[in-house]
Amino acid sequence: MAVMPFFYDIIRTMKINVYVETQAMELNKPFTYLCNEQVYVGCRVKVPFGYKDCIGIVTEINVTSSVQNLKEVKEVIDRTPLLNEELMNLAKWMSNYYVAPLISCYKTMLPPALKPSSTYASIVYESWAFKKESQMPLTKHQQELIQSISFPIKASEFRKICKSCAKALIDKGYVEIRQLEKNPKLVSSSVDSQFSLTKQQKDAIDKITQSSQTYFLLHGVTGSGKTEVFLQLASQALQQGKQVLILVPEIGLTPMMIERVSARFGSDIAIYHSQLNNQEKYSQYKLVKENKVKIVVGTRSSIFMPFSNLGYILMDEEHDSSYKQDNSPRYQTKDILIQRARVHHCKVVMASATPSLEAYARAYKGNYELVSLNQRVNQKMPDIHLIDMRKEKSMNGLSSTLIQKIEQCLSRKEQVILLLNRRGYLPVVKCSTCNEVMTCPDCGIALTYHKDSQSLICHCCGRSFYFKSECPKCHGHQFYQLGMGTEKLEEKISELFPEARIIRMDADSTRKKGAHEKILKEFETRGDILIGTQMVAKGLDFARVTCVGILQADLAMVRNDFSSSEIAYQLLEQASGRAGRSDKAGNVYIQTFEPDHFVMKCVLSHNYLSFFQQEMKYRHLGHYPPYVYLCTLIYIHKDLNKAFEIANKEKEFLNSLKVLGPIEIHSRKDGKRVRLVIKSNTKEELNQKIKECFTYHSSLKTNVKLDINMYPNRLED
DNA sequence: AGCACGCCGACT
DNA sequence: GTCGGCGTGCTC
Repeated sequence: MAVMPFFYDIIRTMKINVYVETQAMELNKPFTYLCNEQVYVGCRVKVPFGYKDCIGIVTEINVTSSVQNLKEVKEVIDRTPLLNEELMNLAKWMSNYYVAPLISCYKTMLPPALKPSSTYASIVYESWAFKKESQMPLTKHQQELIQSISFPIKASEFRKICKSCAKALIDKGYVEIRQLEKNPKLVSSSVDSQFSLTKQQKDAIDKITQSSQTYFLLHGVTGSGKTEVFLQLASQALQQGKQVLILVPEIGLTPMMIERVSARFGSDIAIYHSQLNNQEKYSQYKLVKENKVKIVVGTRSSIFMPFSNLGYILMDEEHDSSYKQDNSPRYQTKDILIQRARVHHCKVVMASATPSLEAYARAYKGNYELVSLNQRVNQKMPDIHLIDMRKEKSMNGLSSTLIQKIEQCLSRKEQVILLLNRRGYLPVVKCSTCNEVMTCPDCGIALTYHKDSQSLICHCCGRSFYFKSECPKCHGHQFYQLGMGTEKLEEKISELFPEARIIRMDADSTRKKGAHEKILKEFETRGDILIGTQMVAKGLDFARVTCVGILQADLAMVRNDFSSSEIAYQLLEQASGRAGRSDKAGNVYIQTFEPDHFVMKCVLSHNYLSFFQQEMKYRHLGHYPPYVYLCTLIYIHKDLNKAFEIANKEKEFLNSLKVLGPIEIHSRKDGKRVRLVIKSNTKEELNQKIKECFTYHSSLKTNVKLDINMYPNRLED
């Protein structure tokens, strides 16, 4: 029977629904187009939209529409769906759950190179030379050359080798130049490391594998070997031919984690985090989509990877704030993870030494199964010492006790970590002549002086101003020395310990790509003292660190926010966990003005449960999560009064719920900001009302911008 | 969000 | 007469 030529396959014109990539919230609805090419739900298409062409995502095919004069699709970009059925449904769920435009959900789910706004042009291609058969005659030189080259080879290399005859070989048909996607292989495999398990680790693994529960909270003290439990579970899933997703917080502890995972599983892994460029992200995404890797280690956005058969989702440092996205759609990785686990019927393990109150409350109620590792692998918890700064003779924020302990530690050839959760040199620059405080023109908050870059930087919006040590108001040159940041601490410590090798790690010193790993490597090999912000509190594992000092420990607790105690406890406990991880005993010195604060007392005795119970009482009394569900609405406009006016109208609209505010909060470049906080006893009621409020906001036809944050972890930002 | 359409004031 | 201010409304 004759094979029918392809042009007999008649594709009839059909109507399809498309969500168009656009900024406007009002355009968050499907638009119908005519399409006479083969197209599937989940593909990108180029369509005429108003005055210009836009990229959109196909959400439905074979639809009917009463709209007259439908326009035609200009181009079908993807031959196969970019988002499969699971991910298309997930986007819909997200849009509804977080009250965010659907198109913005599609956008967050895709790697930047594939986002609807960009086209495939943003993917980088490389020219490669391939060998072909041909009958054309060759010179002897050409024949020798073509035999000496191992094809395929990069076109640039080929031209370099062949110089003069490259063109001839191509013209005669022996060599063909083709464009391939640039595909950097990022993961280098190394040797499998030796490992053994403690009794507790074994029990934990057995409990997780044998239980019929889906969700587990692995509460393991710092240094109890949670990572090893993860690796064991991952390897079990791999043996069953399933995929594993290991989620980690923003880059920071990833170099260590990546190293361990790749040492165990070789090149069978994809790595996905924010420091990759678009091309690198795309190639990792493709590895998963084409089912070429079994394990993904990544930060929050890797929860959207196109998995086909997940066996485990393992979430490290479950309490970490980087799991919540801080722009729309403001999703919480844990919410998404639960949706995906349902579809893939896989188990989820969330691990932390300092679980979020919410997660522990769920475990308490039995929604998650609690698995505990309450002993360190080395059996020794670090000793905590509170230094009462009210009694101490302190020299500019450094107590003599701490200085003495650092000295002792260094003399034993051991290492010190100092935590000061404030970067820069001077947090407030105040002229001692006219008392003027330097503030950010956009945010109105005090600017921090950075000595390294000789600039004043706004830690709220990131704006920076060159500072020539002169008051712009009275031209004075004298400034108060109020407080200190990591830069100043570094300076002081190097004066006190001129012999010691001091390394500073904060957002400024780790800006460059790979700087993070470099700093950690340097500290491990020849550093004495590591000074840093909160990033030194998390995940670091150095055997020679026996002394940890925490300066201005009260900083975190004085924030005006329901979650400040929780965050303070997490920071202090995590930082403490960096000390004494190997055979030598660890000591932690915490400088505080409030040694009687319950957070301090719980840290002192490593008693998470006590912290949990006390904090839950406060949350109950104050009607805060996890007892109620929160949503914040932020109104943005150049004119503060207009923002207030709309906020008050919508507060009135939401009067069946408990509404706090409106209050003015830090302004940003795009305008003044006013905030409402909404509380509700059920998620359903809150979601319903916020959706109604959003519709109401649209109907007001105002140019006051509304930013919705469902279930925020904290209020301040 | 853009951008066109449209309806009124001050300008060569 | 016309250039241009930005209020209103639309995008399949």
